[in-house]
Amino acid sequence: MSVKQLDSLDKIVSLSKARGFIFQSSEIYGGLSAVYDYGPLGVELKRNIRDAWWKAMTQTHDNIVGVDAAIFMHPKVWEASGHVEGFNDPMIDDKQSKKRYRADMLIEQHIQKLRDKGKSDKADELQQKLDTTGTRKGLCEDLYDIIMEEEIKAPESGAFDWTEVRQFNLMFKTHYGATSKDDDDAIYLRPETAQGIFVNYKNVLDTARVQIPFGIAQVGKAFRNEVVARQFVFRMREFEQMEMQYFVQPGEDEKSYEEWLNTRLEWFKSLGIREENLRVAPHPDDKLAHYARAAADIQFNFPIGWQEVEGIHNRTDFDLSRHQEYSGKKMEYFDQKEQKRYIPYVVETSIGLDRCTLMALCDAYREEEVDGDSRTVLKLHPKLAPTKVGIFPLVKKPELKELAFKIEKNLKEDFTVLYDESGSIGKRYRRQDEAGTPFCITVDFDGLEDNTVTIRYRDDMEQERVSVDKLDTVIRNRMKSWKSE
RNA sequence: GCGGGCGUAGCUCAAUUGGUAGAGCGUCACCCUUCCAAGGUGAAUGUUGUCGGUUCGAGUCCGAUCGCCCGCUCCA
Repeated sequence: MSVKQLDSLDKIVSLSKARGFIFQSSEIYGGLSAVYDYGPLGVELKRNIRDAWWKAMTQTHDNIVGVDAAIFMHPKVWEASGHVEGFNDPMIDDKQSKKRYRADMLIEQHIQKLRDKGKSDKADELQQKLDTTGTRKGLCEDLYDIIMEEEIKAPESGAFDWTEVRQFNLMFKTHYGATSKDDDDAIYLRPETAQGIFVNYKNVLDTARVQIPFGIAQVGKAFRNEVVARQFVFRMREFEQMEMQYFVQPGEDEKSYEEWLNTRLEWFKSLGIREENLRVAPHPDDKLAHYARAAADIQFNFPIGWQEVEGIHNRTDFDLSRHQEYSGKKMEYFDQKEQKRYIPYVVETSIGLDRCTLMALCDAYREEEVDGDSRTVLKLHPKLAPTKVGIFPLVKKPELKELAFKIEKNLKEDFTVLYDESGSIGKRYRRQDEAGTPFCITVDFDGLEDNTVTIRYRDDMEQERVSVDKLDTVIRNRMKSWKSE
């Protein structure tokens, strides 16, 4: 049997639409860029992943609790977090090479060049100008003026043919209050869920009887006005994060960071993601986010290449210190054991739920040759499968239907099930293969005599004859012992 | 956002120099069918992405706009 591997996202996009996993948002109006909706199967798959994460983080750790913070937050939160500043890149395009640069970086490079040439007076003067951008006409205009005055050329093409400097604010802004019009009432849609945890850190500490080290977990939507949002649900403007912030004593952060990196990697394997498609990629120091001391990606081998699904960050005491500074509220923790007071360090695990869903689909997708026929199958971990059990009468005869209905009624208490009597039996199996349904039960005439049915397994298409009363046990055992291949 | 490519039924694609929009698959209904998609009959589905222009006549030519794909940048 030959198995074809996935070489582009197209097949996943097609399958997602055809089977009802994922649709483009507002499709009947021509679609909305980089926004997607989950259909009947997609919502189940996504929820199963979310539930697995929540269980792994909170239920199996007695020192991790959950919160569900609002998307709207006080605007000061984003000043404190550094997003107002750091998420605000002034960009300029070289019309010749079509390359885009950060305007302030261009000027800094130019200053460095001047220094290398020994023109430090000129360099200092420029640095002074760069430091005071925004005080003359405006941030973009001031940067543009410097580039024009100094005739800074594009690094790659050597051309001096720039567009204007434009600002790419990655945060969505909206107005708070029905009558508000001006920017005084501007409020942001959160660009990450983490801040909802930090601002509730004291509340949790005061109410949940937790002691350091402890964690706070949260699942929720975040919004980023990405310059380039593409590649299906991989990079969306509205997306869902599953984040956990782990608060530790300073000095314990590096050890905790290593532990969480490992714990999180194991979680992916527990979802049945094949090990060869997973890897850890540490961030080089010069590419760290403004809040991080150390960071690593857990990457998955997507058809579009190795890409980040989860980030583990050592955020130090950056966030809590900043919130202490901006809010004027003490963020210190009094450690009874150590008899000392400190602002905890934070290790963050941050995973994209939509990316994770896409990963599950990509990892599970197979096209197999079976006796000259092709079969498309999603070999999802049974616990992630949108439908667990398909139930069919072999043919549309009343006596077979009767037993099938009875089995459906019994199993639907514990599993998501689907009854189907249309088309040939083979066709019904294949339909469920595409949906990733791991088990199909078929009621035949033999079984009416001794109260047995056949159960057919998605992965190898093997069948077993099972007593009707043992069905739930068999399914449960199979789900537990399932391994990816 | 900028540059390039693309846009016809749910999907894959046809449609002669500009001259009546079609097929296969899928979906649905009925029939047939005792275990791996391709048996029979029938049905639904399109302002050819959208808007405008040229023309007697536009899926086809022109313009704008929207969306998708690839690259530049950033991240979950």
